[in-house]
Amino acid sequence: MQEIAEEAGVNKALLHYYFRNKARLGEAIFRRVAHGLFARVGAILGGAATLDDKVRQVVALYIDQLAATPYAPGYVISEINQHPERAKQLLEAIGQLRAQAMGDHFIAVLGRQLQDAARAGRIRAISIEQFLANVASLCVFPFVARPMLCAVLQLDDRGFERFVRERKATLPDFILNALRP
Amino acid sequence: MQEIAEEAGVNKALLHYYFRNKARLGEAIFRRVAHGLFARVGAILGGAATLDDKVRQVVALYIDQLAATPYAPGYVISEINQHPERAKQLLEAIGQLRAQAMGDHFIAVLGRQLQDAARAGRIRAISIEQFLANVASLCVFPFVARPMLCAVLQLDDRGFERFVRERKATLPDFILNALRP
DNA sequence: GTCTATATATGGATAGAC
DNA sequence: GTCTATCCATATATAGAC
Repeated sequence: MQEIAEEAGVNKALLHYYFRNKARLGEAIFRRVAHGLFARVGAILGGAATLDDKVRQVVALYIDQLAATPYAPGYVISEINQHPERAKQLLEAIGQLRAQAMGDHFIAVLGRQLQDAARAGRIRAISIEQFLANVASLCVFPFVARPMLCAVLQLDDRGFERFVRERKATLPDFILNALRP
Repeated sequence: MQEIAEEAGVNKALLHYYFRNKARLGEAIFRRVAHGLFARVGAILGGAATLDDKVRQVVALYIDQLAATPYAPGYVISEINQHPERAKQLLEAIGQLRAQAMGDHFIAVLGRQLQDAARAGRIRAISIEQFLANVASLCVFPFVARPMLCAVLQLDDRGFERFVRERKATLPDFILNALRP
C-alpha cells in the first residue's frame, strides 16, 4: 500500500478511503488488467475473418500489445495462482466481451471454424483447446519468461527487441505450416 | 521463514543458523530448482540424436517433468524478475551442464544441427533463438499459465489432465510439421 | 545444533484534524 | 477528500540458554 500510494502521489490512508482494504484494491486492479489482456484478441478470434487472417492478425496484435504491457500476463497468472477466486473474476471479464460483441463466445466461434476447416481438408484436425494453447503459448510465453529467455540465449535489451521483431515476422507462418494437412 | 520452518518441522531460528538470512536461503533454493529445470532437456538437446528424435524426446520428457513439478518454471521466472542477479546464477547452473557433458554447450550443438538440416533442405530455415523459444513456449506455458488456461477453457483438474495427455501426443507432430519445408 | 525469548522494522488499517 | 498520528499484527533477525 505504501509503495502504491507513493507511486500515485497520494497518502496511504487515501487508498483505504477509496478501496477500503488491500484485497479490494487488488481486485479492482485485476479486473482491469484481465479485461485488457483478452479484449482485443477475443474480438479478433470471435470475428468473421478467415482462419488464416485470424492467425496473422492475432500474432501481430498480441506481440505488439505484449511488448507494450509485458507484465500483464505474468501478473494475471500469479494472481490466479495465489487467489483462486480470481478465476471467476477472469471469466466475468471475458464474459463482458461476449455481451459487447452481441454474438457467440469467441471460443465457440473459433471452435466451429476449426472443425469446418478440418472437414474440408484445409487444415489438420486440431481441438480448440490445443489450438488456443499453442497460439497463446507461442505469443505470450516469451514475454512472461523474458528474463529467463534472455539469460539462456544471452540477449540484452536490444537483442530481445531484435528477437521480438523476428518473431512477429516468422510466427504466423510457423503456426499456419503446422496446421497444413 | 516461519512457514518454511514449519513445513520443514524445525524452528525458525535454525534456518538462520544454516542459511544466515532469507536472501541466502532463497539463493540456495533457486540454484537447485534452476538446475533441475534445465539438466535433462539440456542433455537431450545437446546430445547426438536426430532433430526429429530430439523434438519427440524433449516434448515427452518435459511434459512429464512439468506435470511432476509444475511450479518450477513460474518460480524461476518470477525470481529472476524480482532479483535480476539471479540471471547470473541461472547461467552458472546451466554452465554446469556443459562441464558434465564434456562437450559443447547444448545451444551450440543444436544451432549447428538446425543450420545443417536447413541447408540440406530437410527443414525450413529457423534461428536457434526462435526454435528454442517455440519448443519451450509450447511445452512450458500451459503449466505456467495453468489456472488462466483452465479458467478460459473451463477445465477442472481432470480436464487439465486430459488436455496434457492430448498435448503430449499431438505436440511433436505440430512442431515437426511446422518445420517441414 | 536446536530451542526460547526478544529486539527491531514494516505492513495494513483506523481515528480524527482540517 | 486528504492529511497526520497511531494501533496492532507480523516479519526478519539476533542473543543466549541448553
